[in-house]
Amino acid sequence: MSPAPDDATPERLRAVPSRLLAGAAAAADRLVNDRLAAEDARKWHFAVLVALAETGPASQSELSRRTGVYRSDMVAVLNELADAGFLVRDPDPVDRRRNVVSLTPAGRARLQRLDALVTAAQQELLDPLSPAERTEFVRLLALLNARHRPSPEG
Amino acid sequence: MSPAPDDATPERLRAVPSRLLAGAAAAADRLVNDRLAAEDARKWHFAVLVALAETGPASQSELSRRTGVYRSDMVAVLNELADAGFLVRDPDPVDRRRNVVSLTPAGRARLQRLDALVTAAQQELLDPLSPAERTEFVRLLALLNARHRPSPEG
DNA sequence: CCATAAACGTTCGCCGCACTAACGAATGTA
DNA sequence: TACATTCGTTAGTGCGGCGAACGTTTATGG
Repeated sequence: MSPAPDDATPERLRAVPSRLLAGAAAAADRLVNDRLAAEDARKWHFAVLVALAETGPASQSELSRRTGVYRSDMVAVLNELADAGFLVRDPDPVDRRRNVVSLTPAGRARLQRLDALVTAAQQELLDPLSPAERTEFVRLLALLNARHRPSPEG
Repeated sequence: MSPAPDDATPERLRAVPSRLLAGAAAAADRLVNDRLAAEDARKWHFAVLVALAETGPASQSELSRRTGVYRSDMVAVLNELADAGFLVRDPDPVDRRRNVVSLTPAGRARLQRLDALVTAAQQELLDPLSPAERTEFVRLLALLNARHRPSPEG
């Protein structure tokens, strides 16, 4: 719910938390995507690269769980990253249903670049807030996520 | 960036504000839409009804500005609301390019029902936060929106 | 007065994201 | 051996955000 909440927006709409949330999320997405577009990347690419760097080679479904990308959408993301030489898919010898996805050196380098872009976007996003406010804001967001996200146990 | 940030998600991803924002926004949207679905409504319907109730009859492009719905998408929303008898479109005699969109009594009644649903969804959304935290959270969100939304003057 | 620009409602279409369904291949379990 | 489950993959749905273009109507300005 997002495009143009300028001054014309009625109070009763402007005060709705879910609308504010949607607006802020849309703005954040824009900041991130615009920056990543300069490197022909999207946020999924970044998420996958981080997940691989953080926890080492993994199967596609594992990456799906770690990043939140649906496994059906993961295919295309991995195709793109593999085509660009940032990772490789090898059949898993111990379970031949699986692919083992591993970062290449080029992939690590790219992660560093994307990380800088994403970090910059976060800073721009939180720029209007004081350091204390940023911390608090992130804390509250984490609380909402913890409560409202579907988790293994519920 | 959202579906399944369970415990498997790497720290480096979980700490990214734009991701937390996207997750919270997705959850909020779900809460709102699920409730509205019980009345066969969607958030746009609610937004348009509020805008009409708040500022009186308006043209479609004005509604577009007030609610944030693109004018190309507004057409379908108004069709649905008009088909259900919640508003009427009349040609504007003073400017024959425009339609004057007005609430019907049924529209006002519907707004009241939807408003209750939306309000309940907001409460469920903010439930994990203390009253003080809710206020602060909304304040910070408003700050971000004010800064990062495209406005007439920029 | 006439040309040109702008706004309005509308249709069509693109893209990204969340999500479901199904299928063959491989694996685990009864 | 039969059955269910997992994995990678393809295809498709629905919604929201967004741009292009078109006919109609109104405003602008030589």
